[in-house]
Amino acid sequence: MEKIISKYKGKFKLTPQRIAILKFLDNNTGHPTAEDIYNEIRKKYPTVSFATVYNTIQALKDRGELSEVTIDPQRKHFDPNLRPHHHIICTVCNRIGDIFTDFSAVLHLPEEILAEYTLTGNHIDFYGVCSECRTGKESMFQQ
Amino acid sequence: MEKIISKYKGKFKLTPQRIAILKFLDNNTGHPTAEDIYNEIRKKYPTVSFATVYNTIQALKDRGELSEVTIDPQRKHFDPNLRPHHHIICTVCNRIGDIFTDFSAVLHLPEEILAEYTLTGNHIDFYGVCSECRTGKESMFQQ
DNA sequence: TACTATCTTGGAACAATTCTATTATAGAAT
DNA sequence: ATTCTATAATAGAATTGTTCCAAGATAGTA
Repeated sequence: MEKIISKYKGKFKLTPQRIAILKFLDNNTGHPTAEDIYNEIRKKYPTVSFATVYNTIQALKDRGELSEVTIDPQRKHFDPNLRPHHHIICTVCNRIGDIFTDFSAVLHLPEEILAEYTLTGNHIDFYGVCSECRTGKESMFQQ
Repeated sequence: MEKIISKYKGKFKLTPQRIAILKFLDNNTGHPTAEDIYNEIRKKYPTVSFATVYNTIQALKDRGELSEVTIDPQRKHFDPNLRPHHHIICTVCNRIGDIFTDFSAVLHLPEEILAEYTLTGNHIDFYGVCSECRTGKESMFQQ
């Protein structure tokens, strides 16, 4: 928490709302949506607006400290984990998990693609059914 | 074209609007959005509505003949290509290309992930810069 | 303690998509 | 060929997620 605050000192204004957002995002592996963030911050700051949530998200994206996860067709999810990684989506409960394996070395593309594109990156979405959903507890998590 | 029509005979009503959509989608590798489809069909049927476009998209998705591509954070793209494949996105012009290499055999996941999930599939997004965008003609394609 | 650039807020605006009620029509039945 | 009916097309309203805006508030500097 002190770490979070000192990290941003003198960079952008640390308002109470922003501190709450930063705390919520710190080590958050749940891939929250803007609404998830809003609902969390609202517990402590009931008058917080979506504008503040989106503004802060944008500020963090601009600083490269948050990335947008475009997996869910309905809404954007956000990910504060800066370590490059892939995702695994449970097709029953839709939760998004992280995969930290680097597959770059084995993703050999055909020559004609390499000639056509200068490659800069890759991202893999794995699909599966998580253990909770397999053991019949899925209703707890379905969205 | 005759092929398209015979394929759907007796399955769902082949209206002129739907036939135009099917023709536009047939062998279409451009990953069109609903608006792309709407604009195309409107050339021939100026009174076509978005509802018809979305209804037809839904009907095709229900029949497994069209998939949704969730890459663009702004809007959905659609892909009539049933052959399993991956995508490559030019980070300059945002065009989506197809990659038909099957990487399943080399995507070995850690044991703890395999224990947690029953895997059902994967999809890779490659990022790069296409040749047009490299040679300075990118403005033609930027969106 | 005062200052000011930046932030927060509520609500309006916007864009993509879905829904609804009405009218039209494809394809089956006659 | 004509009628019938289930399904489709349409215009526009509604909904959802996100962005914008103007006014008041405040963090951090001076």
